[in-house]
Amino acid sequence: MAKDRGKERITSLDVARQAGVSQSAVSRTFTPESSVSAKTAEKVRQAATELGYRPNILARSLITGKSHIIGVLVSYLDNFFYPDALEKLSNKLQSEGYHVLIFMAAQAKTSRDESLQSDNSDDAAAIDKVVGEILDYQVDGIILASISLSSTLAAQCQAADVPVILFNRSQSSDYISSVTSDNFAGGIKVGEHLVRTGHKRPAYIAGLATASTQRDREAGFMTALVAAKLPLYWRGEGHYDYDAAASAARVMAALDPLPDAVFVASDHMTFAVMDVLRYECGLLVPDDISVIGYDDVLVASWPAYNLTTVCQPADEMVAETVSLLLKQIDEGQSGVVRKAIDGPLILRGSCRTQ
Amino acid sequence: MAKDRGKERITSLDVARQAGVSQSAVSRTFTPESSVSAKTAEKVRQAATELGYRPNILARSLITGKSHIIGVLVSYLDNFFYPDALEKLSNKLQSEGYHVLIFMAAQAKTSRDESLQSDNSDDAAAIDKVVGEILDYQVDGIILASISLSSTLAAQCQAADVPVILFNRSQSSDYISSVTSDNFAGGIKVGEHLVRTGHKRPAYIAGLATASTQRDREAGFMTALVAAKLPLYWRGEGHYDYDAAASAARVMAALDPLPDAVFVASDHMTFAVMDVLRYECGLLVPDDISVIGYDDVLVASWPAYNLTTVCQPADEMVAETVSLLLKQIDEGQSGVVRKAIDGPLILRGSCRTQ
DNA sequence: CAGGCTCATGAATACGATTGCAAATATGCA
DNA sequence: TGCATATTTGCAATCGTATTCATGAGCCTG
Repeated sequence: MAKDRGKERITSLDVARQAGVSQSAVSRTFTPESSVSAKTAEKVRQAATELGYRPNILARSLITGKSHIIGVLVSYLDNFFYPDALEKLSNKLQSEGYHVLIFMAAQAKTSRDESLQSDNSDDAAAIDKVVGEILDYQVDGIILASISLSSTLAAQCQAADVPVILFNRSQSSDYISSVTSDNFAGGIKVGEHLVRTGHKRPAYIAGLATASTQRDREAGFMTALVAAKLPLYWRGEGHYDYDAAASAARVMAALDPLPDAVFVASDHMTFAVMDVLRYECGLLVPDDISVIGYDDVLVASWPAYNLTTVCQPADEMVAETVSLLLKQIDEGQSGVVRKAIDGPLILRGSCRTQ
Repeated sequence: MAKDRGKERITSLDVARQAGVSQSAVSRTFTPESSVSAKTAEKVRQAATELGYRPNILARSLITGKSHIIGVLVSYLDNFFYPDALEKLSNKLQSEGYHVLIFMAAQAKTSRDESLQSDNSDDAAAIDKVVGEILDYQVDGIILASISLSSTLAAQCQAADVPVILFNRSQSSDYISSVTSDNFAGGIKVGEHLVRTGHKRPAYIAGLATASTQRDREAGFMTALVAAKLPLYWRGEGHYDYDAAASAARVMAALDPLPDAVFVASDHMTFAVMDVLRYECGLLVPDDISVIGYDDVLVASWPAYNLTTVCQPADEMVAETVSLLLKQIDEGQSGVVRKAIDGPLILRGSCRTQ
């Protein structure tokens, strides 16, 4: 009755003995599509619950070569888009029978702050190290959220035959599949909207220079402006960071004349920009200046910001990412796919409409 | 040269052959505190990098009985406290050589909405199911964030000899360790502050009724009010949900006279309350009504809300959780520990100070 | 009822590592 | 140099499960 030590693991062999069958029978009972008679399956199941037996997934993985684990590497979670995406990713994968082993790229906050301005070469080294750790766990696939991969690591994943998908970032240099929103198209939408609504002095606050999302959004935006022969009035950099964006906003607010509109490359930065404009400079949005963001995170819809922004359809992006990943897992690396999902411009109150 | 199929896994045996040593030598090279001569270790390491070998952690876990995986179960991530805590947890565990297998309790958003009002018995069943899945992965420990555990499952974890720690929730009925902020003390601080600053008609908007954090915060708050012989003017329920809190705020705003202060059981709900008060009712905070929240999430410090709130020290809570968990892993279940970490009341602009 | 067939069963092996044990080699000291 | 001791090294067993293979039982059909 007294359990001396909780050390006693219950194995399939224990269940087999209890049920009076072979260990194979136990295994088959817990393996779908295996041939077991209903009778023995019942005996086994009963013995299993009596003993509190649960199959050891690690041992199973060793044999089958499939761990049903997906490694997810995220650089940071303070941009609200990522917790949301992570939650959806996890749920989706969970419902497909996979599970998420999560890794953070930025070990310490400081390292990220430092890397804002740097060429993040040591950042890249850190990421390579972490991806190595992920591979050690024999994951069936890897999802990198807003992170790029060195060519050598990409090759290594290829060699290990584990598919990699970039989420919300793309990489043209190497042959890695990616799922993003259509950032170029989104940028165009913003530019065209500002033109259409008669803005004359558009400004832009950029995200992290190394990020494909930043480049594409800006490129789209500029394309629309150029098409309308409207010059960019001012450009600042916010590195996808709240504080950096606030600094940029302060510089911008000192301009005379003030820009009459600013497109900020992410909602998260946009909150900083609006906070500075309103509470430090006493400006009104959109009366004094129109503001448009990108992502459509939940907070953007809150009345405090009521932000006009481009929607990144997280649900579709996640669905696409998961289906693409599972396809590559099942059928092997089937060429690189770059999916860009279109999202609408959500009109709210932060941008005047005429 | 041409790799027919990427199927070829590289094992320690391959490395052994390449290096001209035994397979054991390879293993020892990658096992700290093993006795290998520097010379062979070097040969092995070289062969390993040549072949691109990485030890299979799953196989290792099978033998050692330690997976170095911690299962983390989170109910939802839309309250910003949790992404932050999760990031810190993951980083901390990563630095200790562990990794996080993440699980979501709420499969679909809808199920959560439904469960707001329900006795969440099917919610509990879902959680039990997920905890079962976690156990299947032979995790070394489990962290439950804002989730409670059925007694049967608690017993099952005990039996499986895997330590469980409740993060930001406690459970007196069963013998499970927990780490929370000192919610009772926090509630008292809020109550005393409102009394001290001369508020006369305090209101309270409660969180999820089943949550220990809700109960403790309210109990502390009421204790302070009772001590000052100040009756609670009004009480509403927000279930830790933005929309529900907004509804409660609408009811509250219709009161005549209006409460002169409201304590909201979480920052996340407080944002909803402030949005309703300001943008639907045209009220001023704190001129018309003081507002105090709980958690001190990042957004609370943004000028748009500038929220007076009780700080939940996430860093300390995480540090305590991890050290407690690792201790229980190393030394076996060493009795139940319930840690409540004190956090200060952060004075900002949402509550008048005289 | 015999023969052929399907289907369930158990024995044995494999997955990729760790580790106790014993043999082999290196080291220390007189 | 010789012997005792310390350190490496390889062999083999092991972790818990999946899976092949051969065998036996059961079923149907003519």
